[in-house]
Amino acid sequence: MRHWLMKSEPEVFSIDDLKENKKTSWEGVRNYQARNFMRDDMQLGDKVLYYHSNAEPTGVAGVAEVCRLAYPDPTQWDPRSKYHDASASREDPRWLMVDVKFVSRFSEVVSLESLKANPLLAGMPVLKRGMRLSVQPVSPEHFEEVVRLGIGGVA
DNA sequence: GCCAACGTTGGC
DNA sequence: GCCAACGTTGGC
Repeated sequence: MRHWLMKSEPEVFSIDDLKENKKTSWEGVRNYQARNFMRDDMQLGDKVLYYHSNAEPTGVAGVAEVCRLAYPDPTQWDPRSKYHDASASREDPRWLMVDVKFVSRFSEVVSLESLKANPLLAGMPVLKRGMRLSVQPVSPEHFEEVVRLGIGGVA
């Protein structure tokens, strides 16, 4: 099993939204590297750190789990969608998405600041300057440490 | 709102 | 195939 980090702006779709809806389709990925991770490497049951970007605070808000393998993202064909891609054809879909389901919500977001301050998390991709990938792999060790921090925050 | 970092596009 | 221009991401 692999581990991942996926970014979402909580104003768009937060960990609370995921908790309420139980699951969601991860639409709107329009980056080839992120798509390829979903297409080639994600497996059912893979655990995901749910990361809030452009947030206060920014950081990991909980855990999700991959519950459907990569399949075509229909928003690529929808002219009204902000994710519309006029060059994507029905026959050869360019963009894919997975479904993820809610696993847990941390009582407090494990902030980016606290991630940076933790020596055990040195080298974690999300901490790299300029790292914009919205789907990124996480080592099992880093994953467990972030979960430990998140669970540790439970009152 | 600013802007650094990065990916993509398109002219050549 | 190079690379400047442009658009987007995302922390601050």
